[in-house]
Amino acid sequence: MATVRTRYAPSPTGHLHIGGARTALFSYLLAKKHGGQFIVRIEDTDTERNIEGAADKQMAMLKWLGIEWDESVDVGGPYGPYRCMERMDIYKKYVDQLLAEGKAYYSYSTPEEREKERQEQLARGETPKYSGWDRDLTPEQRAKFEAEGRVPSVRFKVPEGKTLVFDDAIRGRVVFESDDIGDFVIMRPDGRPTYNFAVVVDDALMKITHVIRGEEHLSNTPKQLLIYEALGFEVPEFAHVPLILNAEGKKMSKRDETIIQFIDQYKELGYLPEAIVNFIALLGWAPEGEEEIFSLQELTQIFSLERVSKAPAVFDTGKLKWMNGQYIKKAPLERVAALAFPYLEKAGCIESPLSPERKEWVTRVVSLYQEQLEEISQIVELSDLFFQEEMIYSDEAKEVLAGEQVPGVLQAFLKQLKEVRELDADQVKAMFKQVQKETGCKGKQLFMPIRAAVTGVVHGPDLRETIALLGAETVTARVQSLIDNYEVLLENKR
RNA sequence: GGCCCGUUGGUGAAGCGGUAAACACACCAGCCUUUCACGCUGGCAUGCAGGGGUUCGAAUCCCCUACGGGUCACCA
Repeated sequence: MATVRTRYAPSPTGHLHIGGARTALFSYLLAKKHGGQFIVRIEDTDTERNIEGAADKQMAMLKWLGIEWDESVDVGGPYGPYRCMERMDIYKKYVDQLLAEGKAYYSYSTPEEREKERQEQLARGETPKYSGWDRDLTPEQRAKFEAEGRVPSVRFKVPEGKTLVFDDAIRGRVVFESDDIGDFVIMRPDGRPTYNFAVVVDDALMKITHVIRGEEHLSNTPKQLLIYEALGFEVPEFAHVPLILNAEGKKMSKRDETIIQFIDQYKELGYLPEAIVNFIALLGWAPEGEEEIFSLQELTQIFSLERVSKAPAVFDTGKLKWMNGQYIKKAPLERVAALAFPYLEKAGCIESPLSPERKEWVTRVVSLYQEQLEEISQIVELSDLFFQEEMIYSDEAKEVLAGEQVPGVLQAFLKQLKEVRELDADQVKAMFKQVQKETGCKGKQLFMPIRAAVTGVVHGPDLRETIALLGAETVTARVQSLIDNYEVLLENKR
């Protein structure tokens, strides 16, 4: 087989979408698996919808995910330019060729005329399809239209009675009839090509061997097949990947509010790129064994189109979260902490340039929660007992604090606190022992009141670590304050 | 509506003519733990959309029906 060359061809009309990212990933994986090249080409022919900077942002997100390209607008390559709007002369050349060969024609219909035709067909119960009434205009007729000021587009002459067949790498043999396809526009009046034309010319010229794209393009394929043939280009292999559905089983629409679907948003929530890559690889594709945690590197080894499903994939956010948690657990603490800082900062928990000591302290706080984080942003809520100024006691905590033995325990603990200056986990342990000895309380009777008094809640990470990190001053203040306000706080609990 | 595509437990998802129909998420229970979380162990569901075929044998092949989806643009 010739070198495998694949491409991802986004239009710069928005953010990088989950579906787009997956298509890009599959394309990347296939190319890399076979030692080939992955190309990113920008389909910017819809100039009305293009958004300034969107292409750059999408590419930045791809890079963030670890999907790197061999050829594109930024790094160049032997088959550039890689932005459609910079390839105008190329399209023109091929359109002219088709025109000269009688395989395409200037079409003078107006939008109003087309709409009227469409309505009439619909009224007759027919499938709307361009009639091709202006296929064979005489030079006089054309001159007349030109004189009226009509600027023609160029349409492709779809041959009659032709069966179009191709073997999709995922869906197998797919058959269409040319009679179901009307003459379609390949070049707009202003010279910009349409997608179905540009994509063929570009893929052929860029020597793309495998076209991987979403299933919504399946029915575009026969049109493209026609163009490949008319231009004498070699037809690449096609692979139409299944759609991605939301939890309701509907296609993810860009306006769908029920699901987060742009890569940027996941990045902002504190998802790790490895987790996203791993997860979207599993959208429509399944590995052979039972393992399902894979690095990008591993994926390039084991990915194959044969194992891509035909059925639509449902985007299961719960599983994504779980997977992200898996990666957070495995990540080095420093990395998790570095990712957590911005969230804590935004929440007002920490100041901006962190002093080295403070940074170390916050890192230790993060370490207490690393194993249970599924989204880095959760750190704010989880760790708030470390940053809270005023204590708020949960109902459960109040109940614990209402216990008979509590005042004694707290007094004993406070006494211990006054004797130390620096706290570490071992020391806290020793203090607990001492309190136990003095009060005779142990186990939950001992630990729960202290936890409740110090953190305000009855659940949380290791108590010794928590107290050590909180520091003697804060812990003392909290316990003292609780003792001072004990009756008020618990009046409705007794 | 025409043309295409799909349909496996609560969810995701293996399976490609002969399995007790994987596995994962979720959930439940036990263990671990001063609590929570993590982790481990076990359980769970009683699922191959329905109906016809083909076959000794069908989730796997064929047909029909139902349901879901995609597409029919001077958008990609």
